[in-house]
Formats: sequence, C-alpha cells, structure tokens
Amino acid sequence: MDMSVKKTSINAAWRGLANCRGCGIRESALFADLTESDFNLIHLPIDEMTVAPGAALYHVGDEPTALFTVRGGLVKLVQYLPNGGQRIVRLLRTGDTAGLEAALGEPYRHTAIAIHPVLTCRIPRAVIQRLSEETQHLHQQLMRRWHQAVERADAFLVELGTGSARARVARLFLTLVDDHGECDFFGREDVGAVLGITTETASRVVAELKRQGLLNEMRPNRFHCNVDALRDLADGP
Amino acid sequence: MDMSVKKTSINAAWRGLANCRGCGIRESALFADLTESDFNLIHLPIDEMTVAPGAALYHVGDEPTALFTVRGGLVKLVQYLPNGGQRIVRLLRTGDTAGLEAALGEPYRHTAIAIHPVLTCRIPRAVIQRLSEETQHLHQQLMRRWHQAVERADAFLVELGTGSARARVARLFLTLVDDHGECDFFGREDVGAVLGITTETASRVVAELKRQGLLNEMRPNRFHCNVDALRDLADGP
DNA sequence: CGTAACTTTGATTTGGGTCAACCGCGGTGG
DNA sequence: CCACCGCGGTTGACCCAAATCAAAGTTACG
Repeated sequence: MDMSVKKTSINAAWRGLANCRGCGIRESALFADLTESDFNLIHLPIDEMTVAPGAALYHVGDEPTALFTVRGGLVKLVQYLPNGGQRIVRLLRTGDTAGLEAALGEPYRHTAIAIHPVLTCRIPRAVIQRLSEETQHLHQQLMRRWHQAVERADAFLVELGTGSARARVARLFLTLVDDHGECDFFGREDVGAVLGITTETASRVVAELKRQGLLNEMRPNRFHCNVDALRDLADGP
Repeated sequence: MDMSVKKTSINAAWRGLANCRGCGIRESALFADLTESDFNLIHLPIDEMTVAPGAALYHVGDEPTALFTVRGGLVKLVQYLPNGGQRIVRLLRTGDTAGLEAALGEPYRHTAIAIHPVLTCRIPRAVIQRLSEETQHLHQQLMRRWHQAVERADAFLVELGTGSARARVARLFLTLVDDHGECDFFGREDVGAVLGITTETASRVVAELKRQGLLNEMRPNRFHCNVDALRDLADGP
C-alpha cells in the first residue's frame, strides 16, 4: 500500500458566476426544479470553476463552506487509512454532488480530487441552507442527492469490492462506458485504490484485457470496450 | 460463495402502538427533537414490533410503505449479487434507521433481516412525509440520518473491506463492543458476508483469536474482548 | 436419540501480493 | 540536439494468505 500522501494544493481557475437558469445540466443538477421565484432568493455567488487533474476541490478537515456540483469530468472521493494508505470510496461524474455534508455544517468526510479535468459549480453552504428552508423543491432534491450517495456507496461495496480482480476491473469499465462503448480511463494506482487491489494487479489485468481484445486503447487511457464480453466477466468468475 | 437464497417469511410480533413521547431512545431516534405540537400531527399508527432472528423487516422489492427505527438488537442490510450470492452492506443497531428510502417513495434497496432479536418502530411513509413538510426539526433529522447512512457505508467499505482477514475481524469486533469490552456476536456465515471473506476463514480467525486469548467466549457468541490488543491488530497487519 | 445446522479443523490449490527489473515517453538542461 | 532523468505502465519470479474441497466435532431440538 502506498504510504505517501500527496498534498496537492488547490489549483482552480475561476470561470465566472454561474447562470443556473441556463445551466446545461439543469435536469440532473441540484437546482433541477427550482422555480423562477426560488432563484430570486439566491444572492450569494455561485462560482463556476475548472479543476485540473490532481487538484482538490476540498480536503478532509477544510471548513465546510460549500458543496460542489460536478458539471463535467471525474472526481474521486478518497479517505486516508490509519496506516497512511488511501482508499477511493466513490467516483463522481456529471450531475453528481460532492461535499453534501457541508449542507448540514458537518466536516468534510473525504478529500475530493479531480481525476479528469473537472468543471464544477461551488455553492456556498448559506445558499443551500437558505433555499432548503424556503422551498420544498430544494429539500426534495437534497434528500434525493443523499439517497443517491448511499446507493453509490453500496454499489461501490458490492460491485467493486466483491469477486476476482478481473471481475472488478470489468465492472469498473462498465460503470464508466458511455452509450458508444467508449470511456476515459485513469491511472493504475487509482484503479487499485478504487477496487482494493494493488497497482500491479490493476495493470496486469487491464493489459491482459487489451491483449484479449476486450479493450481497445484508441489513445492513452481512452478505451473502446467490448461491453457484452465485459458483462460476462463481471458476473461469471 | 453461497448460492442459496433463504427467503424468510415475515414473522413479527405486534407489541402495540408506540408512545413516542416517552420513548427510551428519544435522543437518538428519528423523532428526537419533535415538539409537543408536532406530535399532534401524527394520526397514523406507529407500530412497535419485535422481530425474531432470521426474520425480515422488509425485502427488496416490497412496497416501500414504511421505514423502521431500530430500538434494540442487530439488523443486517443485505444485497443479492447477480450470481446468487449475497453481501451484507451494513449493520444497524439501536438508534439507527432502516429503509430510509421509503420516505422518498423509492423502492427498498436492501433486504433487512434481524440477526439478534430486534425491537423496532414501524413508521408509515405518510407520517414521515406529512411531518417532514410541516416541521423543520424532522427535516433536519432526516438529513442527518441520511448523512449517517453515507458515513456508515463508507466506513464499511474502508474499515471492513481493507486489510487482512485478521484485521477485518478485529475491526468488526471493535465496532460491536460496548463500553465494558463485551459484545454479542453472530454466525460465521454472516461474518463472512460482512467482511467479504469465506465462512471458513471467518471461523478460523475467530477460533484463533479465542485461542490467543484476545477473545473470551462467555457463552455461545457472547464475547469479552481485549480491546487494546484488537486495536493493534486492526491497524497493524 | 437422531438428524440438521453450525463450527472447527485439515489438506491442497491458487489468486493476488510483494519485490524488482524494464520499457517508453515527455521533459529538461547541458 | 541529444543525453539524462523521472514517472507511469508493464512484466517476471516468487511467496503467502485465503479460497476451496472435505470431513469431523458440537449444539440444538423435534
């Protein structure tokens, strides 16, 4: 297990104030079904920002001042083990929410780090609390988010923490593919931390799947996947 | 992996209508800080019931008509794998809530089965929805419950899904001990399903810990634990 | 008292961990 | 421009913890 803890400093580029009304991912985002009048209640700035791979949205222990909706890219939530190792407990993608606990004023339970370049909206805690008191809509949405978080956590445990290394890797790919059977992948060390296996095993398995033609690496870490074959692997052995 | 799916029929004894105002676990229960006037909004029955070991509070796929607060005993939430096996994704104890998703009208995501004799309050979905619209208190509580569920899920992944079998078993005992260093334990098959190891390995490890004197079996599945020694095991190898 | 369910133990196999070397590539500085 | 790193990925050799297969205690109970 990797003992080194890379403390990456925050390195986000400010993209300007968000225009939630016109947000491209409105349906899947936190503010999905807010009404026009609801928006008028917001007068704290919601910042839109990009986060480079390796940079953090927030760290465990930071003041929980905001939560983040992921508008694009891939974010890992990591927890550090007493022995210094680390484990990735969830992956967040477009439409997901990071740092929900901030809405309750609870301390961040993870460190959130971008794996792919991330576009995110930073929503101050105060905005959430204000809105969640004023509107049923937002309340519902918040609960749904929480529900989603639990489901994801369980899925992580069951899908990615059970079975052989091959099966786990297969399932990981299946959670990442788009409808064209393609997906962006990431470093073997992170793969290991997600699946609870070593970097070497992760590498070996991915390499072998490539050799067997189940995966086709178009360009570095961009794969075309044989979805059906992966599904067999995922359930079978 | 165990392929057999034991469909246990519901076998709960009705204990009568609950008196929430005088509930012994008010502080830790869902209705913690409801006011007197809040209680007047409830006119659907909250049933208090006991559930025998092996019996289910609810099954995946049941109509999500109620959620359950655990007032005593131990409940396992299990998910079934595509290959027929099963994995326990969480353990619930006094003060915890099972079937939260019912509050959102979402289908149950697990089957909830009593491991030890359980005393529980069954709260109809309608009560939750009614109250959650009317009172801030309950809303807050619900969110906290959800937050708690996520934390538990993550802890399960990190603490019980990482490290050697010995370390996992040690951590499991540590999550179960009371302040006197004692705890009620349960069947090796369930231990395996919690920790992601086989029944045999679970048995071997527990047996060895007994031999080494870290565990002292007072009566069947009632243990006195050497907490410090277990903590060493939990972090170390 | 017999049978079923559960635990423990043994023998054997194996998947994946560990340790170490090597490859390929993008940077960097002489 | 090219030699030198350094980092991420891959591969090999070896070893061990846990899975698997099998059987013998234990306990509970009709």
